[in-house]
Amino acid sequence: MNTSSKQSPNINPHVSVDCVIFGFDDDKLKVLLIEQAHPNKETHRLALPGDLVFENEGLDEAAARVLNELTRLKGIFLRQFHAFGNPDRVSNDKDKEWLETYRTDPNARVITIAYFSLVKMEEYNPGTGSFAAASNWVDIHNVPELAFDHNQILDKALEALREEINHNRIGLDLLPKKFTLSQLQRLYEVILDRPLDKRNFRKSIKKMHHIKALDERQTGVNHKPAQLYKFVPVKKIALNFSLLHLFQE
Amino acid sequence: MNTSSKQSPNINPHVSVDCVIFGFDDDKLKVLLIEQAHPNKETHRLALPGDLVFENEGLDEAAARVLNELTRLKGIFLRQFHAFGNPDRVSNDKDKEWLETYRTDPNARVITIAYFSLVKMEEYNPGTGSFAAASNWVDIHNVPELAFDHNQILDKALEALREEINHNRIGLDLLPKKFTLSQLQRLYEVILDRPLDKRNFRKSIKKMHHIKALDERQTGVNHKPAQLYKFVPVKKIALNFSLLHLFQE
DNA sequence: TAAAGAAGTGTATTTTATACAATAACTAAC
DNA sequence: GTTAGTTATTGTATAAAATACACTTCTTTA
Repeated sequence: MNTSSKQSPNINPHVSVDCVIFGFDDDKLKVLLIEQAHPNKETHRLALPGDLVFENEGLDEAAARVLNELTRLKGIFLRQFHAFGNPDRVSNDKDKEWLETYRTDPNARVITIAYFSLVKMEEYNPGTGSFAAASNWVDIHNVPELAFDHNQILDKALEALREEINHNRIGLDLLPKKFTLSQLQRLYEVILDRPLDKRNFRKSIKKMHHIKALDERQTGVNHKPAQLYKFVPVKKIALNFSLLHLFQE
Repeated sequence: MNTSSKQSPNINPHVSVDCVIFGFDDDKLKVLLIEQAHPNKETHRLALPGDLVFENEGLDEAAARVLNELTRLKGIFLRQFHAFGNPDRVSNDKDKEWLETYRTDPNARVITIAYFSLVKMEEYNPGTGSFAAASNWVDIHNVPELAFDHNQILDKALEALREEINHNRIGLDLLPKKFTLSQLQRLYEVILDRPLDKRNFRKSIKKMHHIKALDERQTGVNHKPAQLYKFVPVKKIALNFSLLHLFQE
């Protein structure tokens, strides 16, 4: 195995990043998948956005760059959750075909560092932008067989996401700046994949210092307008470093 | 430690594993550090046991192998907790000197996958065995400046360890097969670094199905002999895969 | 047999989680 | 303008979990 054969010298052929971007659309939890460039139609599959890292960039940095290159998404806080390095994680025939077509060093053993995030779907609609790769939001309950070991990575990401929300380390950027408690509740329900009691939910929200009622109400709805709420940051933290933690206990 | 002096061709120069082995000795929480092979005395430092992975081995596998090679420790369940890939994680002058002396590819950018475990110190006393590298148990409160970014890795490992114990995913192999509740409590106190109430602790132990009282008591102590307890596995899980999970909820 | 030393035990209080249903406010249709 | 439809909003009772707290028991050794 000649390690770094032909690739442009600043790419590390052994380390990649993969991004599991969950999208919330008021109703469903989806995941952002890209269509693999395809040697031929039959082997064409969906995959998580991911790619090799550059030699001179950090992992977090690489994840942000790759995500942006593949989907044009920007400014998303990505959280590393696991490294996948099984030597045969890429040994499926279809995977090999793809590697031989698109990688200068198709036999390099690649380990991948996986990241996840949760974003508001409407704001990042892959259908509207000029995306580098065709990308789609796919319902979490309806994910097909993905390339490489990406199904496994997705499963682990879901676990990590639920752990996050159970620690109330989530909430930013997923709702409009002014949101109703029903919207917030739906967010929790969709992620946890189970119904929550409305009264109990509201009780626990009141304990969170970072969610405050505004003096405004909803408009334009054909029912009783709900009160609007907003998030208030509790600590000043470098925003580019840890957005999710902003609203931590 | 001249283990990694001249690299063999099947080594991946870009990916390493590091192991944070916590040791419990009934009284203190320590971490296992090895003495770096030293180009000269002055730059000699302590480091976590770690090394580059082979091309054909999995990450978990590599961690177990490297740990064994450096410390002769075997059969320890290692849990991956984070990947560290900052491009300058290895840019300190002393680190560079070491790399130039002991690595065939000293300028390779290396990312490391970090693992941790918690073991019973007496059983793994690095002073007694024929260890490949000089290794020492160092009190967690008294760790000096380590090589590379190992202090940072250690900090993160401690976080991960405490999270584990808060989920009761710990307990195996840290105490004698037959242990007293006081011993178990000390284990928790040492890890959490705070005192626990004896009665409340025992109450919560009684709720755990995997800890059972034996018909035996302590002998050879000059005070009231304590009742002995044992762990009972709740699920049958492949032992070599996930020991820590054996006693999970 | 007294002293030392750790083992062992229970209750009251607070906090947190859960279960559960009626009324209020608004719009649209008639 | 009355009614039907739709979602918002609110409290209480119960159960479960976490916390605070102090004395007695058993064994060894002097």
